[in-house]
Amino acid sequence: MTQKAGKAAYHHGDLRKALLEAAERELDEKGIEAFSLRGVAKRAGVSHAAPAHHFKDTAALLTALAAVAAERFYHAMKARQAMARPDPHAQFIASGVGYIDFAVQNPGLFKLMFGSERPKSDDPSLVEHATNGFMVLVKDVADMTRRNPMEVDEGRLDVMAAWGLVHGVANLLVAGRGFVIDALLERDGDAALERLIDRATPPSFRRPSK
Amino acid sequence: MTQKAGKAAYHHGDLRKALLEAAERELDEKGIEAFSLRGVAKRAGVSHAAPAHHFKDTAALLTALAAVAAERFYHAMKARQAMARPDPHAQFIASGVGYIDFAVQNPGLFKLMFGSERPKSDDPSLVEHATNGFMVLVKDVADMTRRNPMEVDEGRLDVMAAWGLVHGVANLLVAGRGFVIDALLERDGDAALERLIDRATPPSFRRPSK
DNA sequence: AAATTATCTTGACACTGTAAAGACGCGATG
DNA sequence: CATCGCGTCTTTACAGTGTCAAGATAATTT
Repeated sequence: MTQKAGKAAYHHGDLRKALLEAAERELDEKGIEAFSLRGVAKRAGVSHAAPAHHFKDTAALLTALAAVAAERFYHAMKARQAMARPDPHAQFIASGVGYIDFAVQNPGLFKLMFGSERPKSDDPSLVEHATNGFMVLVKDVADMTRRNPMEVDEGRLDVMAAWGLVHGVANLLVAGRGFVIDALLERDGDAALERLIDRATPPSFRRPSK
Repeated sequence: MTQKAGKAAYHHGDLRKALLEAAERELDEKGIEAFSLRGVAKRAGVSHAAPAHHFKDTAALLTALAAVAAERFYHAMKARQAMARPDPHAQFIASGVGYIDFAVQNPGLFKLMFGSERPKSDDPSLVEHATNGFMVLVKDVADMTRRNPMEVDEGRLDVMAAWGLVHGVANLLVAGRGFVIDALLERDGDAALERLIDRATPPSFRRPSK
C-alpha cells in the first residue's frame, strides 16, 4: 500500500492530514482572502510544491477542508439536539443554536463553506456532508409542521425562512456585524440565541398544518 | 482646480470614476476572490500603477466601491418602500424584498459589502451609507412594534431576527444555495419573497408591544 | 540486491500588489 | 508668451503567489 497507519511513514508521515490541519490554522489566522498555499506548506514544514502530490491545487485542498468542516458542522448540530428536549420545537431551536454557534466558534471554516467560491461545491464528499446538515433543518421543520415541507410551496418558504434566519444571524455575527445583540450574547450566551430563534419562530411553525 | 467636469480633462478624463466602474465590472465577472487591481487598470485602459494615484491600495478602491454599493443598496430599499402601501407591515416587507433583490441583482457588490474583509469597514463614507440602510430596518421594526426596539432586549432580538432573515436568504441565494425556493422565484418573482417574509414574520411584529 | 514507485525538493514561469523613479501635459506664474 | 511647477500617468523593479516540470531521495516491491 501507500503509507503506514500511525505516523512517520516517510519524510513527513501523514502529510495529507498535516496539510489539512495546517490549512485550518492558516484559515483561522489569515482568513480565506489572504489564505496562501505556500503558507500552508510552510506551516507543515515542507516545500512549497509538496502539497501538489496530495491535492491537485489550492481549490482541491480547500474543498477537502470544507468537507471536514461540513461534517463537523453537522455533528455540532446533532450534538446540540441530543442534549435538548425531544419535542420538535426544542429540537429546532437546538439545531439553530448549533448552527450559529458553530459559525461563531469556527468563523474561518464557516466562511469557507458558505462565503467562498474557491471550494468546488460539487465535490461528492462535500455535497454529502452538506446535505446531511440541510436534512437536519428539513426534518426539524417537518416535525413541527407534521408534513414534508419540500412538497408544497408553503413548506419550502418555511424551510427557506428557517434556514435564512439562522444563516443570516450566523453570517452577521461572523462578519463583525453583530452589534445589535453582541451585549446580549456576552451576557446570556447561547440562551440569547435560543430566545432570538424562539421569538422569531413564525406562527406556521406552531400549528400542525394550515 | 484639478480637473474639468465633463470628460477628457487629461490623459484619461475622470480616471477615478472610470476605475470604480471598471472595478465593478471586474467584480461581476471575476468575483471578489479573483479580483485583480491590474485587471481593473487594464479595463480602464491605463497602466497597472495608475490606480495608485487615486486609491492608496486595492483595499482603498474596494472600500470606495463598497461605499457606493451601500448607497445604492439604501436607495434600492427606499425605492421599494415608496412603491408599497404605507402601513408598517407592508413597508417592512418592501424593504426586505428590496434587500434580497439587491443582493440577487448585484451579487458582486453584495458580497463585497457583507462577505469580504478587504474593504476597510471603518471608512466614514462606508459607515454612513451602511448605517442608513440599517436604520431603514430599525425604523420598520419600530413602526410595527410601536417603540424603539434598540432600547430593550426583546426589541434587539427582533431587529436581529428581521435582519438575519433577509440577510440569510440573500446570502443563500447569492451563494448559489437557493435551491429550496429557486423554482418559486422563477415562477412568482418578487411575490415569492413577499410571501416568504410575510409567513416568517413572528408574532411579536404583529402586536403593538409585549 | 536491484528496480520500481511514491514522496518530496528545486527551479522556473506567469501572475499579483506595491513602491520608486522617470516622462508627460496641463495650469499657473513671471 | 515662455517658463515653471505640479498633477497625472508610465516604466521599471521587487517580493510574493500558484502551478508546472525536472530532479533527488526514501520506501516498497521484485
